[in-house]
Amino acid sequence: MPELPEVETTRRGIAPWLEGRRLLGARVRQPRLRWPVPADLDARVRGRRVRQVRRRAKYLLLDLGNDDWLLLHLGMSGSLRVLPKDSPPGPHDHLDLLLEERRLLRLRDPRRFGAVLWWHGLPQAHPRLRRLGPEPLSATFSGAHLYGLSRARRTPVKAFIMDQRVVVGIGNIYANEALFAAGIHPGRAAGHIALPRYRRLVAAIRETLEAAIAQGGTTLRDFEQADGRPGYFAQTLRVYGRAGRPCPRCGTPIRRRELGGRSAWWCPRCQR
DNA sequence: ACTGGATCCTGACTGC
DNA sequence: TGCAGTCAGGATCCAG
Repeated sequence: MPELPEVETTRRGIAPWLEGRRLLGARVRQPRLRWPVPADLDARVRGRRVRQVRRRAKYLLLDLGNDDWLLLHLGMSGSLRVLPKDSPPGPHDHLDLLLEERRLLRLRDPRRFGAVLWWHGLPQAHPRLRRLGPEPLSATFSGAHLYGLSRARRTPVKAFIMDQRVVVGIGNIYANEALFAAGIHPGRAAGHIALPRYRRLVAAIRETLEAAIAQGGTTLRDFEQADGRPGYFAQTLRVYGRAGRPCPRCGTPIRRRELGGRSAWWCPRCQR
């Protein structure tokens, strides 16, 4: 999926078209996503003004006022684009939100792991958001936080930092890249990493995510920014998807192995 | 509580 | 050209 940098890039791209504007309606072509899209979405959103487009973890939150929220998740293959009102939909264009100024916000999601959820109340009280860990770019995320949560955990550190209850926003690309930047082997038991190394890891996570946001995220195949451009961080990837190719730091061939059901890539010399 | 595995879905790619 | 197998940016649920 879109990980934090791709979701944040999307938020920044769509916000100017939504904030302070009204929604004129919704067209749902395929309601069967991760969870069913509300059947009455069109009636619910029509005429509602979007106060703000926020992001929590990998969720986009449209603040419609009166404690009503529309939550969007892009799953593995989702993207959102702002298009002219009469653009013909493709086979995986499941939802349009009709905007002012003859525009629409279109959700495309070939694998349909994404979600469109309605919520009334505080967003942090939503069942899907309630148990989320800290934002990695916030001050509450620290080496001490990772260290404290990881004691006695035997799970590989890569799976540990991809657990959204530990810290949000990190998926398979940025977990691999941040661990390379920190010099930590992805298979190392989370509970066997000392505090100074977790401090390094936190710095590496922040630097990696911020650099990726600056490049508009990573496009492997599906991801598009709101204006249709790809993200350009793919050319900056140092280990992800690079099995057998030389480590950019020492030249040793990058290795790949399945870890916790996901592919891990690392340099056997630089990462311990 | 923690861990690993299966699961949802479609498309791209590889090898025969 | 076709077909089978593998893999893919996520997150939940279940069994042990």
